[in-house]
Formats: sequence, C-alpha cells, structure tokens
Amino acid sequence: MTKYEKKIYDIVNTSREHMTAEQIFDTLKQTYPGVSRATVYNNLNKLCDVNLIRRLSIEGMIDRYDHNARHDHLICQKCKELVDINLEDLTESIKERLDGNFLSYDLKVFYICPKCR
Amino acid sequence: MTKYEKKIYDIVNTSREHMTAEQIFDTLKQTYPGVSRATVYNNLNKLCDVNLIRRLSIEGMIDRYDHNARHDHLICQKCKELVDINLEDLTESIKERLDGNFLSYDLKVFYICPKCR
DNA sequence: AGTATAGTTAGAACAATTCTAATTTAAGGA
DNA sequence: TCCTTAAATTAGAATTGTTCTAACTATACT
Repeated sequence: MTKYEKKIYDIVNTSREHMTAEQIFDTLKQTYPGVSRATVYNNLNKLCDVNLIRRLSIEGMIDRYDHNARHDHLICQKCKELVDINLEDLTESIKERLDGNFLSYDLKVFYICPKCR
Repeated sequence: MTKYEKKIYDIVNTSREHMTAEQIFDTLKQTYPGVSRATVYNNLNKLCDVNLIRRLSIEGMIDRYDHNARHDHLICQKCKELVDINLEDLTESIKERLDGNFLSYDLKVFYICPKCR
C-alpha cells in the first residue's frame, strides 16, 4: 500500500459520512497538498476492487465511499439524506440460495425522513 | 400521460433487458423518429418519480431502467452482467422495523457469474 | 378563436470520472 | 551506491451521461 492508498483508506474508514471523491480529495490535501484528483480516483477504484471499501451508487446522487463493515442504508426519497441502518443479515440465506457463489450484497431502503414528512 | 410518456413506459415494461436511456431513445425513434433525447430523459425522470418504473444505479455502469414488479438483482462483479432474481420479500419485515414508514427497497447481490468463473 | 399551460426540441452546458503522456518515486539487483 | 525497471502520480484534456435553456408546438380550458 502506498502512502496515498493507505491515507485514503483511513479517511474513508474513519469517516461515518459517506464521503464523495471530492470531499476525500479535499481531506487528503490537508495532509498532502500536492495530491492530484486522478490519484484519488485511482486509489478509490483500487480499494473498491479489492473490497477494502465500498462504493455507494444511488440514483440521483454522485458516488460516495463507505467503510466495509456490514450495514444497510436508508435513503430519503425527497431530500436524499443517507443514513446507516442495520437490518437483518441476509448473507447466509443468500449464500444458500446461490450455492455459496456469492460475494456481497447491497440493500437500500427508501423512505421519507422525519424532516421531509 | 402523453404519447411519449406512455410509449416509454411500455418500452421499459415490455423489455426484460434493463435498458439504458440511449437504448430507450433508439427504440422510441422507431415509432417517433423526430423524438429528442431530452424528452426521453424528462419522461424517464417523471416515470421514476411516480414509481411507475425503476431506475437502476449500479456502480461502474450507467443508469438502467426496469419495470417495477418486485424482484432483486444479481450482478457479476467481473463482467457486470445483470440478471433478475427473486429473493425473499423483505417488505413486511422492513415496514415493521420502520414503523410503516417505508416506500421501497432495492437489493443487489454481487457474485461471479458462471462465464467469469 | 384566444389564452394559458404543459410538453417537446436542439444543442449548449455541466460535472463526475477517466484517459493520456510526461514525470516522479520506489524497489531490487549489480 | 548506482542502474534499471516497474509502479505510482501528476496536470489537464477528453469523455460521457445527464440536465439546462430558450424557442417552439400541442393541448386544454374559457
């Protein structure tokens, strides 16, 4: 792991804020002012490929990056606010269904948040 | 519903192929050669807003549009091939958890497809 | 018919991400 | 330590899916 890869991994894992690439870029600049956007994207892609972090693609919003501990997401359909939620772990039941042939899953729940109701 | 809205709805509902906006545009041109891309996007957005169709945002691929009957998706992490799958319906258990405050959910399962194994 | 409203159009604009080619850094011998 | 090669990083151009804009058209309602 290069210093950038490590630092980006740390930023994503420490934050509980579902950061965008741009926010990660800004944060990284505090430590390495000369860093380039391309480095951020390169390393984010690398980290996602090896499943060290998780990319969140949600309709109508740009990609966000999240730590990889098992959890689900709750998204307000109006304001798009995104919060963590822990629903029942489906790993075993999906594994069974797919004959063990399974990598990960991603569960998003849409609702209207208290503020928007 | 305008003729375009209706036709776009039909195209998405008839296809079992998770079409992109561009593919829908091409198909629509067969019936209405003069149609504009903006019309396709406008109507797709409208149809998604009222939940008549479903937008699929999956990391690393462009948005696709799908009929809205309850089903889940299986995605190959290598080749990104996308297929339908029907896993256990989580609606009731999520509703319970959120005190009825719930719109819909979206479950994606990542695996390596037979071709890529 | 006349007027307001909604829908459509072409293409410019935008923004997130990827690409490119040059440069820098790191790693592993000799 | 120096040399060589591979890997990582850089700046900014390019790409691309999508939205925006302003003009135009169709539709619906008095």
